[in-house]
Amino acid sequence: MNEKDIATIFKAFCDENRIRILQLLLNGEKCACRLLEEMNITQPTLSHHMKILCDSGIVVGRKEGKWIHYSLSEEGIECAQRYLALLKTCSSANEI
Amino acid sequence: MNEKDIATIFKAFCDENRIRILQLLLNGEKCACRLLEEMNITQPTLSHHMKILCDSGIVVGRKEGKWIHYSLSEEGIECAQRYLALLKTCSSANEI
DNA sequence: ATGATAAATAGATAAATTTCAATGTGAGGT
DNA sequence: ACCTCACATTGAAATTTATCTATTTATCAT
Repeated sequence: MNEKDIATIFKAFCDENRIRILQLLLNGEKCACRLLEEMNITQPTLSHHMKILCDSGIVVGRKEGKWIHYSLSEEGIECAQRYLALLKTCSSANEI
Repeated sequence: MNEKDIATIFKAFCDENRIRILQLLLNGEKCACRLLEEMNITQPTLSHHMKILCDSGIVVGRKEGKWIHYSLSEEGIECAQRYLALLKTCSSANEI
């Protein structure tokens, strides 16, 4: 994984509105229209953020008829966790 | 911790150049001038990125005479890890 | 005191991101 | 076929971020 890929993953977490969206997904799958109700943004803006969240791998969408149900991706989160774990082992190794 | 604080932490990881800097710090403490040698950016640009990295808590600087020695902060990384751990427990709980 | 070096700050510009209004697409329902 | 609803895409404006040059601050050595 190169620098760009890592940055893409973590773009999920570096915007207030996206953190808010993740917060809303903590309680489980939600469709875009439900998310929209609880956020103070327009539908295209939500769509933009959902794209970034899905591109990062942290969120996945499941299409069902007209709706798309979004949820947190365990796999995507684990990928981010692996990077932090690498950083941490090195940081602690260096402190000795 | 509110949405803004979380976003501030993860800003450390959402830029290619900053990931590059973190990569360079994997091998231990380095002063800014050493980092500058290994990156293709100007000194003020590096200074800008170091500020963001320190504000996020992921990196700490230790002043010694004219130099500032930067290193990964175990505490800062753990803070980011705690957030990902929260996301993960929820994502796995929802998959059942 | 002077000069040199490390890093921060100021100010300007370029590039990327966020946001919205308008429009397009696709899936159901009548 | 037509309409409606859920969402994506387009294109433009506003905001933020990244980057540079020039300058300032701070520290050390002579």
